[in-house]
Order: sequence, then C-alpha cells, then structure tokens
Amino acid sequence: MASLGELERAVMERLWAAEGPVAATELRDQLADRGVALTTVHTVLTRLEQKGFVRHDDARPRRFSARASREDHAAELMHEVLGQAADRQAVLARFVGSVNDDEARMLRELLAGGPTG
Amino acid sequence: MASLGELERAVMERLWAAEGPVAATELRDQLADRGVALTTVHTVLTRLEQKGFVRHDDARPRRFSARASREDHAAELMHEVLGQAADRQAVLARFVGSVNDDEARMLRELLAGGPTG
DNA sequence: ACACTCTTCTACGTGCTGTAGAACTTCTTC
DNA sequence: GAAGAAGTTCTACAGCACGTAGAAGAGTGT
Repeated sequence: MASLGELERAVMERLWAAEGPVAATELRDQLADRGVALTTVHTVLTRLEQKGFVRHDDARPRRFSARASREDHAAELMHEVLGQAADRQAVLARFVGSVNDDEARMLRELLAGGPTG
Repeated sequence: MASLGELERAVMERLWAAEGPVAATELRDQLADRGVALTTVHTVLTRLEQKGFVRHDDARPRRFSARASREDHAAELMHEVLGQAADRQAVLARFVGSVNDDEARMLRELLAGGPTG
C-alpha cells in the first residue's frame, strides 16, 4: 500500500473536499498557508497520479480530481489492514470490541440490511 | 502514526509469530534468507522500540517482544484510519458494504453481545 | 508574434530505513 | 580474575521517498 506524505495528504484533502475537479492554481491558493510554489503542487499531483490516487482531464488548464472518495479510500485502507492479518476474525473482534456506542449502533444498523445470516 | 519499513515489518512478523520473547540472535537466524547481520537486527529492534512497537526485558541476552499482538495492532490501525475520516458513518458503511458474508456474520455476532441500543 | 499561463523536466536537501563496522559491556571458563 | 566469546550500543553511510522549486518547453489569447 502506498502511503502519503504530509503535502500529498494535504492535497488529497483539498481534492476530497472539492465539489468537482480542481485546477492546480486553485490548489496552490488553497495551500497558501504553506506558501508552496505552483510547480511544487504540480510535482505532487504528478506523484499522486503515479500512485493512482488522482487523475486529470484533458482540458487546458488541467483539472485534477481524486479517483476515490475520502470514505472509499478510508474503507479500502481498513480492508487492506484487515487483509494483512492472518486471523481476520480476531482483528474484527478487537476492532468491534473498541468501537464506541455510536459506532456500534451504526454498524448494527448497517449489518441489519445485509444478507440474512 | 508511525509506519513500518520492509525489514521492520519482517521483524514484527517474527515477534508476533513467536510464542514468547525472542533473542536478537534468534531473529537473525529466522531472517537468514535476508542475510542480515546481527547488528542490523539490533538497529531495527532499537528503532522499533523507539516507535513503541517493541520492548525488551532485562535478561542478558535481551529478549524482545511485541507490545501489542498482531491482531491488536491491526485493529488499532483500523481505528486510526476510521478516526482520520470526518464522516465515520460513511466509512463504516463502505467498509461493511464490502466485507464478505463470513465477516458480516461474525460482525453481527460480535455486536449482538454489546451494549443494548 | 509576443507575452502570459500552464505543464513537464530536472535537481537538490532532508529524513527514514537498511545496512553494518567499531567500540564498548557482560558473560563464561579456566 | 583474566582472556576470550557473546551481546549491545554507537556511529556512519547509501538509497529512496517526499518537499521543494527553477528552467525549459508547450499552449493560449490578442
């Protein structure tokens, strides 16, 4: 699993927060607090594309967007972590054992709609 | 969250697979396929201790052990990922939506014993 | 065509990880 | 308890990922 650096994550956060595709200049403006140059943003975007997290359209200024939603990404990561372990049941048991009440309720509801078991 | 390198992960795997505490020499032998030197193993162990994954006893050859079980570690990671997302419910929904039937059944059973909601 | 904007290429510093020799400490054995 | 063996810590370095961005090239508008 490819993990993300500090700036890479920041860029992904903006892309996830955005309604639609975003131009590099916009991202640079949104990251103004960091004072990054436009070329830096481009470099990061290129690397994120290579990692499969981002894609861009053919328009001219290019517009970038995240390939997966923030939630899909997180869920995928959770599955990756789960998949790495030999004993998935044990992991799930510990995971469920330490979710808070709200999350437990959510999970119950989500599971209620699933296949009858 | 501190992530692990290739060799660091390999060492953790051995510690997790071990019944009890393990000496550095044992680990080197178990990693014989990599041909790592004993000092390399020690360096990695020291770094894993600094990251909080490993501890050692006072015995003389030191014996090293993982602080958390493999399952606890995985469950922790899953919680970290979940915690990072703003919309936890959405993440859980996607996560649950892509678990297989066995896992779903298991989750239901685990949740059934929890707090009455 | 010329200037402006955008994109790609190239490069470098820093920190993390893999790697291990050198030096130091502790244990064993006689 | 001295010498050698075994174990531990210190120090160092190479490679790579990431943050950073200038230079150069490509596209656009007037």
